[in-house]
Amino acid sequence: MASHDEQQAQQVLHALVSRGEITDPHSAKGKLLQCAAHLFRHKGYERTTVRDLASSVGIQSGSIFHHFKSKDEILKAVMEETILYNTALMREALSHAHGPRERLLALIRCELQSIMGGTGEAMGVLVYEWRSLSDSGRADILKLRDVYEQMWLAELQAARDEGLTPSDPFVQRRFLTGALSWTTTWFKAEGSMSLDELAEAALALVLK
Amino acid sequence: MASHDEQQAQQVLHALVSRGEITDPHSAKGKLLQCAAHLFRHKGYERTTVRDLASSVGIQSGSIFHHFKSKDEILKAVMEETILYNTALMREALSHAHGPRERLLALIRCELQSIMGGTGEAMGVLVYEWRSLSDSGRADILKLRDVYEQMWLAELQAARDEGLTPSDPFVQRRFLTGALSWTTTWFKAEGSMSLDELAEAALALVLK
DNA sequence: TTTCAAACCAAGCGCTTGCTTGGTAGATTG
DNA sequence: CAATCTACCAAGCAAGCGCTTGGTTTGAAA
Repeated sequence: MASHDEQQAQQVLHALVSRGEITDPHSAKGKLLQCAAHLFRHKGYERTTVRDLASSVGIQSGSIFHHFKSKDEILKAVMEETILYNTALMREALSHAHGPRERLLALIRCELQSIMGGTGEAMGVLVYEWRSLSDSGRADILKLRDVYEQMWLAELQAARDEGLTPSDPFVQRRFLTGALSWTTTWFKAEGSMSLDELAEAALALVLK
Repeated sequence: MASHDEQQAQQVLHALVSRGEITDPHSAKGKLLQCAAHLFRHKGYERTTVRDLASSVGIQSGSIFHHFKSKDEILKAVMEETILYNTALMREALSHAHGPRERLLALIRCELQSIMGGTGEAMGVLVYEWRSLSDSGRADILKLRDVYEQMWLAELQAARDEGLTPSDPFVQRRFLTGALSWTTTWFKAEGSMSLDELAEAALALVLK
């Protein structure tokens, strides 16, 4: 039943895990991170206690600190692994897309799938729990985000060079960031609109 | 130095205050609400303690509970007054705008001014602190939000009826909600782009 | 069979949290 | 001038918080 997209996502994930860049989601630590993403997204970082997190993975609250030094480190790990994973997914998607329109659409679909799919909760954490991250954590995540954003800007600039869009790529990207991340609050894949249709509608925002 | 927009905002504010619908910002309670909006926006509701709030208005922490029954009631009040104020501002703006394009632009400028201007912090609270509100509070605010959103949908539908935009008004509004609210994280009025230019760029997202 | 590290538990410490209490200074009113 | 009311203070309580500690289980390697 796995779609082509899901297969590639699995491959990208496996490659990152074996390279040691992100935690294996099947490990104890990996499950902890998944639960953390879920709780942080739905209750917020501050409202989620280490006791909540511990009981949702079925261990004692103190045992968490065998895997992480602090609660803040958990938040940082969720964000870091999410951005690394999604950057890799985008790179993979771009390698099969040609022409500015297709490449932009590929990025949009990629980001929407991240937001809506398996890592959607973690993506939400990345966007909405920014303030809760410590200063040092913020600096590290920012570097990773710059890489991610640069990929977007390059494609938007390419689209502009071909006259597909009139506006400033920076402004376009920022409008898109807001519009796409907000979809998590209202879009349901089971509804009348498919994710591909949503991606096309989003593409129409920036192309004339 | 007050612009025409600011004058009308003052008039709308005064009308609401004298009708008792929102708290006078010059009163002790009003200042408390303003400080709360500021702190909630920048530190988040959970991270803001009643002691933080009290010291930022120069009173003891316990004294807050003379004005509000609970911390949650403060959050609710910030949201309620903000949405009431901005609904009134939009109604006022629409009363001077004619034709679908101008009316849509008026709404966009209105929302951007709310986000960027004096009540910007409170608007941010309304968007990003939703989860922290109690269930009963959420239900009350939702009713007020429906009124606000209905105004948007009516104008987007009117634009569609005239063939100005191809897509579903619901989807358009949701894209706009995300794109506009996100501007608070990156747009600076002192930068190279004016707020009016930003509004035009946002309008271009939904009009073809 | 022994060794040893990783994973976890049970208990609780020190601190902060939202909120309560009982009381007071100062303006307003009959 | 007494009575009332609004706005506040000083002190602290009970609960919940992140995190620590010392010890136990477990499973694979030697």
